[in-house]
Amino acid sequence: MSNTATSVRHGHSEKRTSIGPRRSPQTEAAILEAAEAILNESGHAAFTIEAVARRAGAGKPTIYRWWGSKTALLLDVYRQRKLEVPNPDTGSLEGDLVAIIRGVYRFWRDTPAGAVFRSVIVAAQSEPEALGPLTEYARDRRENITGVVERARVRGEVRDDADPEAFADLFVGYLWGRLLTDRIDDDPDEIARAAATMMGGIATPRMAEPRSR
Amino acid sequence: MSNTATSVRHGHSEKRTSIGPRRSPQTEAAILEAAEAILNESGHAAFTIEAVARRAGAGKPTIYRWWGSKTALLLDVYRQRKLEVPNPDTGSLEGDLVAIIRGVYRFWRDTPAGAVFRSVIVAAQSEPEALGPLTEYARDRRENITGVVERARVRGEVRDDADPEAFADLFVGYLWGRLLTDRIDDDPDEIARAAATMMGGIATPRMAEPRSR
DNA sequence: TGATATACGAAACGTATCGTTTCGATATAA
DNA sequence: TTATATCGAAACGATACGTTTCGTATATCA
Repeated sequence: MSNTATSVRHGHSEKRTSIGPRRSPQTEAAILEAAEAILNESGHAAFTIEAVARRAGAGKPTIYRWWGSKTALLLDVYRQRKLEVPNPDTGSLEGDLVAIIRGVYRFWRDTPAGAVFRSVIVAAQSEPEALGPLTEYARDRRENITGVVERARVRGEVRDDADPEAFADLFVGYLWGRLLTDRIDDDPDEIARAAATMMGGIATPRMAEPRSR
Repeated sequence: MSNTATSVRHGHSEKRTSIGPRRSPQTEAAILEAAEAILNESGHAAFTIEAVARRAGAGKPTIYRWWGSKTALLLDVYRQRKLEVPNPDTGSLEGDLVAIIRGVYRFWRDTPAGAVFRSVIVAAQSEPEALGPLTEYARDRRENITGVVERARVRGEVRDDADPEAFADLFVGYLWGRLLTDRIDDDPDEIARAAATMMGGIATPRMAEPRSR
């Protein structure tokens, strides 16, 4: 009734030790797993090297040997997660945007990715070492969005004078703001309104420049 | 040539002590000033109670007596700064947006406000105590923007089916993303493109619903 | 088979900050 | 004059930092 949680080590219960003069994949996996779990369950403030070592059943020197710093470990955890972003093709740009927003929210909610990413943003505000990877990731995300926009452009959905880069910057900033203020519920109505606003803006259409077609 | 910086206490050089059985305004000001200066000069990681006490020439118990926690002190510093946001009326909505963006960037760059606000965002990711004030502030900023939009609506600049709330959420998220990725230079061209994208979106205008007028 | 090299986890180190407590000095208010 | 509440200084135990030392384990190579 109360002896299970404390006696069983999280995840793996085998005691590890050296497997010879080379890096142990089990130890590496256990450390990454423990780091991610701590970030996910207890947040950035609880993410200490001591806590990771305790939970992983590892020694602190082992962590410092392979990662060098807490930020390096965080960034490594982050790299394992950041690729699983959705990129559907619904046939319409607005549909794609809605699907992306909902997919990202779900990804952030249902996996440790949200907690990990928030920690990376936090780290980047203090550690220059983390700002580079963060801006690099932001650029990747924007390029992903500009790709979706270009795909829609050939379908005639995008205005000729549209600026996909500015649009992508707007889009990604919006998602981050939602994450950082803890507003990533799946509210289809709100998401639809956000996507519609991104698509059409708010200005009264000017019937000026006539377009080809 | 090298004796000025170390001998003179930052800002005020008078030694303070008790002024009787009531709170000392000088001590309060010195602590707030020291906290803001540390955030501005050395960032969130260097913002420790010990460092603030040292720089302010104050005792740690004095800080804990009046603020209770590091987060409380941070939020108090933040409250002193957050009101100085610009809200111009340029006559056009797009002009207002450009002016607001440039004004906020300048405010974040040229005062400690940017560093302080980044710290609040960071704190909100760990301390539930800070998430409330942050979301409250975000709501205030959005209401400010919806006000600007409503002002433009009566001038006929805004579509009838526009969603000012969604627009404001988009706008504020964009600014935060720029701050957190350290991209708040005054680049008039980029800012103009961002504002134009917010105004008109990117979609090909649909000539559907005929509008009044 | 045996020596070498390297990884592993455990333990302890000195340093720094945490939040708290104790203390003597100060100055207003009763 | 006396009571009261503030002030800064100093020290406390606790925690995490990054590092070092140590004994154990196991491939690789002579």
